[in-house]
Amino acid sequence: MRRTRFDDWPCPIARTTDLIGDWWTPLVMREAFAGARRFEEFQTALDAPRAVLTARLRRLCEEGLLDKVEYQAHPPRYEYRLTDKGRDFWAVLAAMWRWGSDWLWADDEQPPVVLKDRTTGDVVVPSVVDERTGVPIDVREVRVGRNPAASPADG
Amino acid sequence: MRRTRFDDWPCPIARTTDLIGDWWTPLVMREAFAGARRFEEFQTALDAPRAVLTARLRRLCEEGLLDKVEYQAHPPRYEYRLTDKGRDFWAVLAAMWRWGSDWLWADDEQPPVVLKDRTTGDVVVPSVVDERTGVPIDVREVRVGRNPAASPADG
DNA sequence: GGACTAAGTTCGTTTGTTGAACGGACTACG
DNA sequence: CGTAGTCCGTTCAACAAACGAACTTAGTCC
Repeated sequence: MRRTRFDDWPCPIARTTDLIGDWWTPLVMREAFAGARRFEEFQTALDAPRAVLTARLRRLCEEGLLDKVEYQAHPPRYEYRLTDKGRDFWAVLAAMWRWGSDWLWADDEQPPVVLKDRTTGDVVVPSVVDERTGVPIDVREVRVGRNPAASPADG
Repeated sequence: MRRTRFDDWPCPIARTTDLIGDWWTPLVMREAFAGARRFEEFQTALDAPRAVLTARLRRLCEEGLLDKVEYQAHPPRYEYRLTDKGRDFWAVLAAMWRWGSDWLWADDEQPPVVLKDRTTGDVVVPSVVDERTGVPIDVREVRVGRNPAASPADG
């Protein structure tokens, strides 16, 4: 049986899940943000099976989050660079970072790592807010509604 | 071979990936936020294989994102309710919502759904910012650093 | 009694993941 | 020149997970 595909569902969460609801994929992106470019960098950092890593990198290229660029011709060698689409994906990882830091360590422990501003050194704490008001989003105050700008066929 | 576990890695993204880097799991949470409580509600909304849904709900209960509550005794029937931990997870889904809406539709299309404030009806657009400054986080201005508050064993 | 409901479990098949080994095309060293 | 090492994968067999469909259990309704 083939896995159910979500990439054509009319829901942004479903489509995103189709892409990253997968072992390794978010971690591959994490490494890309951490500066990884080459196959071996990803592989040694994650210790992921090479076949799986090959498949994940290919998928991320196909979807346009990474770009496979030849950096030498003989022998042909490629590196994987973040695209704008991939770079924007940082927001999702940052939200995961925040939630994981808040909830996935025991009460008497703390995550060994934090995010810091590269220049000032200040600790950065990701927070998900409403862009217009700047206020954190309360789930109970939000509902899913029709997008008036969408074409009728989609609704 | 068993799947690699990430739940003891010293990285918030890795641990979060272990939980939701999975088919169906983010969608189960989406349905929970949309108001689903009972097994059949999740099942008909998602059309997921029942055995898979059983496993996902059990995992989410074990991890403390959902709470399984008996709502009648004869016959025994249960419903799944969001915990505080689960409710807080909304931030991650909101970030996925935003990124998916921005990047996973063709140029000439738009997602059929948007988030709206339940009382005012205003469109809500999730954005990931630095909690302290309120400014969107620029990946290139951020690095991973040691958490000075963590116990030495973790670092 | 028979149909129906909710919440799963069981089943055989298909697909994906894993670690280890292998490959090809080059470079560096002695 | 021969050997070792690097980089980026592919191939393999074993195993785990996902799939849809059918079945189970414990009750209610007519």
